[in-house]
Amino acid sequence: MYVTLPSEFTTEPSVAPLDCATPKTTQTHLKPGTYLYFEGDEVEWLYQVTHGVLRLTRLLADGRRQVIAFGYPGDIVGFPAKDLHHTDCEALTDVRLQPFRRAHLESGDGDPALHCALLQAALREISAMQDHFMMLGRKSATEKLASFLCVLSDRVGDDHGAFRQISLPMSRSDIADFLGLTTETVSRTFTQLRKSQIIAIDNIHTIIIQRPKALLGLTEGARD
Amino acid sequence: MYVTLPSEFTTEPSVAPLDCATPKTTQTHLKPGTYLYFEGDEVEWLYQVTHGVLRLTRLLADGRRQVIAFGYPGDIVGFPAKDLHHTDCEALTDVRLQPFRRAHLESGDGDPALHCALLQAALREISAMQDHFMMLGRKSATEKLASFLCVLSDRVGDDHGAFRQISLPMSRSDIADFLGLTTETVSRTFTQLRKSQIIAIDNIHTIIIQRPKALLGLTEGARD
DNA sequence: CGATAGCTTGAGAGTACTCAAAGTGGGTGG
DNA sequence: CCACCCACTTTGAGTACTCTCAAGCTATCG
Repeated sequence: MYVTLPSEFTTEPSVAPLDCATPKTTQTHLKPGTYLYFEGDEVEWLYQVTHGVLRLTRLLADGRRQVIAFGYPGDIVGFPAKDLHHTDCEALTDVRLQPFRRAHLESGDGDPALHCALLQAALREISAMQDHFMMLGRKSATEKLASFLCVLSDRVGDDHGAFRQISLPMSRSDIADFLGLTTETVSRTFTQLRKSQIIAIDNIHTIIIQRPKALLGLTEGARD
Repeated sequence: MYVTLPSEFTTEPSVAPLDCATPKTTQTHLKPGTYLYFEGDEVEWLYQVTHGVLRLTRLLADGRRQVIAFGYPGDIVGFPAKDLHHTDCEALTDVRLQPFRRAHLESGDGDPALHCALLQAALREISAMQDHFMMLGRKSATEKLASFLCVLSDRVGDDHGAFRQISLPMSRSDIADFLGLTTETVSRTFTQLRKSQIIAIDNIHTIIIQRPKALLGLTEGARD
């Protein structure tokens, strides 16, 4: 998931489990902190997240890190390029996955519906990544964090009385590396949103959106 | 093309024309400044660039712009998401294109080889975009411009005596919007590279790489 | 040859970064 | 069960990089 867009996508089409005539492989379970694959591994399976959250990262030689995406239920992870994985993939929570043989992506012979669904997921991925470019290249720290929270709220937020509540299983530095910021800046920006009473921080991993409209306004530069 | 990587990709696999058993549609021509499609248009065709350079852009409500990619010979442009184009696409030079019906991407019924080639192109695209994330999120202005020039040199540079020469059909502000910088910063960074004798600026649209090693070093932070 | 769009350079400002220190919370072991 | 420890987060102060605004420069086109 490229947590980038404001709203419009309230009902994410990707959340539905993929149609699959193929005899089901059993679901895979992952404990927090375990890796599903590493950059450079050969791709044999793709996975649809059914429960929990994954983190996809890439590293630069000097240790700088970019979080490429978070994998939420409905997302497909593990698309190959030249047969290889191009990110590391770690579970942030307990995760359940539905594996699909890579062959189903690359040929429709066995299961045309599944082939098509995986292809569509890849195309959605491209489009979502394009949004994320805009975020990384052109948005301020406040706009980035507001966009991030808005998308999470739409996709995985829960109603909490009049407000909406989001669980953030990732660390501040994961968020920073996703948004192209430092942890300090992420932390300061959270504080600033809290002080403007746009959000409340229930605990480090749970935030409540008190003024969704204001938050949405901040995603594209309102000066609130 | 997501002009991001240092070297390693000297022989780009994507440059070859796609295999295609399908009766060839005639090539399309585009004059500089004309648009191939706009954001929101319905996708009917994909295109492989055979000559020239395209520019893919997205806009934010307030006018901020992100150049998503430049399309160089060998690149496939026009991947749909929800049936629609998600960027504007403009020709920067005279461009020749080989169109492919979108149906060939989404089903292998007519021409399995073409279907497969288009799919592989989409997967390459995902991987290339991931590199670009690293660039936008984690690199300095100098690193960004050095990376940009290195990839162009590898993919479309010409030998020019002992040096390598690159043609830059895009404007400084196109480069800025691609790298997440301002035109002024791009211009200053060019000047700085010129003053360190790493590049020479033959004319605004033609630069010569005098010290490729030094330039490559700058792509990941060498302090030259 | 003048107009204009694009590029470069300069000065100053602002945002996000770096380095540093204090605060918080969860987990482990005594 | 409590205390300590460690990792993570927050806050602070100062810096640096990139941006903004402005002016000059350069090429291209009519």
